[in-house]
Amino acid sequence: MLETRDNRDNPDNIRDSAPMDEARFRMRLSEMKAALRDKGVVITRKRAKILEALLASDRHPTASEIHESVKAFYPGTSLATIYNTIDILKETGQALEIEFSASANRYDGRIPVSHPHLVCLACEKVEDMDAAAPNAPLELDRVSQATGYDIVRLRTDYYGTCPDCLREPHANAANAAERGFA
Amino acid sequence: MLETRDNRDNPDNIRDSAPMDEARFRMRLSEMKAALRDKGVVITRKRAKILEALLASDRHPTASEIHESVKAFYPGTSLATIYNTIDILKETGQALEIEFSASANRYDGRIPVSHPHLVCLACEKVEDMDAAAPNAPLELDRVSQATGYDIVRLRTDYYGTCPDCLREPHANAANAAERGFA
DNA sequence: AAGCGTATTAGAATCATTCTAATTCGTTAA
DNA sequence: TTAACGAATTAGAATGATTCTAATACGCTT
Repeated sequence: MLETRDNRDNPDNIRDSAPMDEARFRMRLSEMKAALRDKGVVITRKRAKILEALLASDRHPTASEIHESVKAFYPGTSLATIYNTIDILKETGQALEIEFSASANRYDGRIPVSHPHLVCLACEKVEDMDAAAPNAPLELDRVSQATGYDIVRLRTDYYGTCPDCLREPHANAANAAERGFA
Repeated sequence: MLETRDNRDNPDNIRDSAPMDEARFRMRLSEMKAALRDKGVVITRKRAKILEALLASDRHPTASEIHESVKAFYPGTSLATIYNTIDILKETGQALEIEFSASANRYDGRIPVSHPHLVCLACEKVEDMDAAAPNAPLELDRVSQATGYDIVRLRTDYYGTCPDCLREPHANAANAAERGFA
């Protein structure tokens, strides 16, 4: 719920893509650093720049984009350091990963239109949720109206642990982790 | 809305992971073949097996899993043929791709908890939708109750074309396509 | 200024996917 | 039946994101 110029001009707009203001930027930056220090993580100059690059961008930067930003200040920085720091941020709940590259794509020929899925983080199973779920085409229109986008598809995935894995916690977890899913 | 054994036993269950019955399998298979033929696509024996493998699995198979199934009948089959056929199925609306491997991951340090996103298929931009959107923690409980999963995260992404790209249709499209996003 | 644990590095490895260019298949028309 | 043409298929190379590895550098503490 950032206060942004876009939103001031158009209070009904539920889209939010404006830069953070300076005060909020600094507050959030200290928050992140504090959270890391609490976990015993050393805030090096490079790591600080990584946090700044992450906060400064309003485009949800990729690892490679963060890498470019940081290299402007520390030219010798390795991409491995970016991933390294991102991992710590994820572990400490200080960054959200928007996954577009988690594991292999899956295909559904039975119900070839968008519908909600249940994804088990332990065994990597993907199940359908049936049509009672809240994934109506109405939604597409509503969001198109509100955002100015031409929305054509809605993706809804619920991530968690399936009943089988809740019962047998160790069964498939290693296998899933191996594939980089969990 | 398949009638399944699971659902007969538990009518309140909104989870759906049971195999298709034989009649529905054959009906859906003809439907797919007809749709392909309508587009002038030749249904070769290998392609038919690919469709069958896709329909037979209740696990949303990966390209590699389909490849394994098909190789049991046609050992010399190349993975490229699987992707090839999947592409045609996507283009003709006969298969839904559940994307876990579309492009690079993105990161959000500003709002490090799950929230809905707007993804532009033309320029690959990812924007936040603000908190007014229907992505409440209540949802997690509701779905956990209904499915038996321990749901910890909800992903909601709206895919479409952003206002900028609607105005300038050609601007960034090539770039996004290049990166395999659109 | 020495020692120690962590951070950082370059480059190799991995994995899904796409591309390429050569070969083979299937269908149609003689 | 066969010739011929376009489409399908192939093996393997290329690409891109991510992870791994093992060596080096850094930054505290004493």
